[in-house]
Amino acid sequence: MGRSPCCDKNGLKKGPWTTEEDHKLIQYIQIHGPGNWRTLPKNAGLQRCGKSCRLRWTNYLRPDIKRGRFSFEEEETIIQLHSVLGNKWSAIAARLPGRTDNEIKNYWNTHIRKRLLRSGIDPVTHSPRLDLLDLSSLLNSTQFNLSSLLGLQALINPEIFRIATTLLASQNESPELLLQKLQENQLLNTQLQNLEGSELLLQKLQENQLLNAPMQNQLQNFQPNNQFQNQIPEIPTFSTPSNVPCSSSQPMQLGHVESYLMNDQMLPPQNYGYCASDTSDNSTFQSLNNSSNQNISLDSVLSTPLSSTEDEKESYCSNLMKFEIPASLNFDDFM
DNA sequence: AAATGTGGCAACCGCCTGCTA
DNA sequence: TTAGCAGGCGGTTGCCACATT
Repeated sequence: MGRSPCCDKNGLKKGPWTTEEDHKLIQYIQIHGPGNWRTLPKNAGLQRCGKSCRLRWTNYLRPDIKRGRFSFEEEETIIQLHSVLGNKWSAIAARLPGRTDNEIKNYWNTHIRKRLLRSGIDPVTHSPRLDLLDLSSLLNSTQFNLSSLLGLQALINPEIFRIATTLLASQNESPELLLQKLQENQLLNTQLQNLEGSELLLQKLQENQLLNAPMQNQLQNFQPNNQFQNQIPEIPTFSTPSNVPCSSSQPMQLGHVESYLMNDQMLPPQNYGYCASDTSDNSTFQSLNNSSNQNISLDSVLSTPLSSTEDEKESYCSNLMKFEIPASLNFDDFM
């Protein structure tokens, strides 16, 4: 029955590899190829488990392995892929030539993850950590016009706002996951049908391919009230690859991401959704002061150009939450 | 200079999937 | 058909080097 055991665990060496062992492994594989890891150690004269040999070869000795620091582009790609694939390190490594899954995993855990946490980004969901938002200080801010907020409260349908928030937070997730979140929030099954202005929202969801066919049928059965149609905030679309000018605001839809992955293409370095450059001149929220641009485009929030210098890289995303709502903001125009 | 803390990374562990006898 | 193994994968550990006190 079955195969014979791959190796006798007794008497096999563990721990760090010596240069002599490395030399034996390299020499054997150069002549015979990796082949059968079970028989390799014995044939190569190594007192190691085949598993250990495979790990040593794939993670360290393989000639095509790229050594040294990760470039900013590589880092961007890792974050981008992680937002889509999660902890599928091998899948991420497959799209980063010369990097191993172990190397990427280590780099994520020791660098990227910590930086995202410092920046108030949840490294699992890739969304801002709302628990870190100090709402009381925001409300007490002298620059925050409370009367405008009170006026806003009368205009915003809270359910629409909740959906927009969910969509924004889930912009990098798969449609299935997003659908699950929406359903968990009971946004679609029980409440959306009675939602004021939800016709436009439905349209936006469809445009972004966020609904599957059964959901679309379900949603098309209700009679929306158009009273608040013009008050729905812009539903975010997906940020564009960096080779597309940000100003064009071409939506990067989930289907595009899937297409990239399905075609086994490497995702292009992309303007990472929740990043704001250190130079706040281009900040979307700052741009609210510009009378010619009073309509907030969430697209532009998501496509703020990335910093590229080493110093800027270190403070990556650090200004994410440091926006101010100008007193002069006209919420009527905003909405 | 020694002790302690921290970060980085190679390697191991254990689980899962698919294959084979 | 099924038990059992190899290979693959993600999570975790432990060692080493460097920084800080």
